[in-house]
Amino acid sequence: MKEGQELDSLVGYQFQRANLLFMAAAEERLREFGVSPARFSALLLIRDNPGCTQSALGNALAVNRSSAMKITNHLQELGFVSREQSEDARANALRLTPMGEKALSQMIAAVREVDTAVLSSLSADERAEFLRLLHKVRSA
Amino acid sequence: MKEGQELDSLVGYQFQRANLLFMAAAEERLREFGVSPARFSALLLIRDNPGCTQSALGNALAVNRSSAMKITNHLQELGFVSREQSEDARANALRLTPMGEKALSQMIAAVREVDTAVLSSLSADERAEFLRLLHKVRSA
DNA sequence: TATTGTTATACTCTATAACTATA
DNA sequence: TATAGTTATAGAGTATAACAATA
Repeated sequence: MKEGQELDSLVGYQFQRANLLFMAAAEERLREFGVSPARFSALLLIRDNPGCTQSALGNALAVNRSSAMKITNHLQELGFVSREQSEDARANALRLTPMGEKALSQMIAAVREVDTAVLSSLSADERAEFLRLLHKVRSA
Repeated sequence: MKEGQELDSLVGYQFQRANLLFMAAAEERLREFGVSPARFSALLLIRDNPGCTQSALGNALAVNRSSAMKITNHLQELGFVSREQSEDARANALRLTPMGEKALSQMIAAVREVDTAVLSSLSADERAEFLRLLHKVRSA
């Protein structure tokens, strides 16, 4: 399928299409761990924010509480995340289990290989610039 | 929620997070037209490939035939796409209707505004470089 | 009152499998 | 036999609304 000139200049469109490449490759590599790219992101956020609540996790993932609930259930069933007592008795404090820490390290290694593969056409400088621009867009 | 250092260097993760910004903004702007960002992409592909089959569309969108069917149904119900006779009697030839052409032009204008908003923190040079790198990644 | 977690329910998107008609 | 479209069905992922416990 052809893409006309106008399409070339639509950044969001090009972005979404490139995202498919990352997602498809990441999904394939993460499958053996039993998690999707989105749940991999959840594990990363929990690791960097030990003791966080489900609501906070949902906020960071741009999903609502009930969806955050399902994600947490799944990761707990896999033995990667534990629900612990919080100071606030209403809330759960989420943490990675030792098994979750170990599995996440392996997932990160796999995902780094995905990055390398998808960005194989970029030079080291281009890759660094690409990452810099991504951060700049996100921090706006 | 905090993001640790390691997360900063995961390109695919940063990419997916930035993609959320585009998607959320595009979804909001496209809602009035009755289409999602994915279906907007379908319209663009049909416009640039008049007479294409549903299977080819599905291929380009990375979904299978039955999903391409639903997308086509939806766009036809909106009056944006027509199924016409193909040389191959098994296949449909997809085309934008005049109404679809007109609506798509308006959608593109809306999506360009999304691009501008999401990339507001980048200079003109940075934006051009960003787009160049996206194309390079996609063409690999 | 407001918030956290929870549950039930529904909607969207997608995939699989089987069928039909053409090639 | 292979392919395009179609249909039915099932599985994720997500949203909404309501409820209980706690703040």
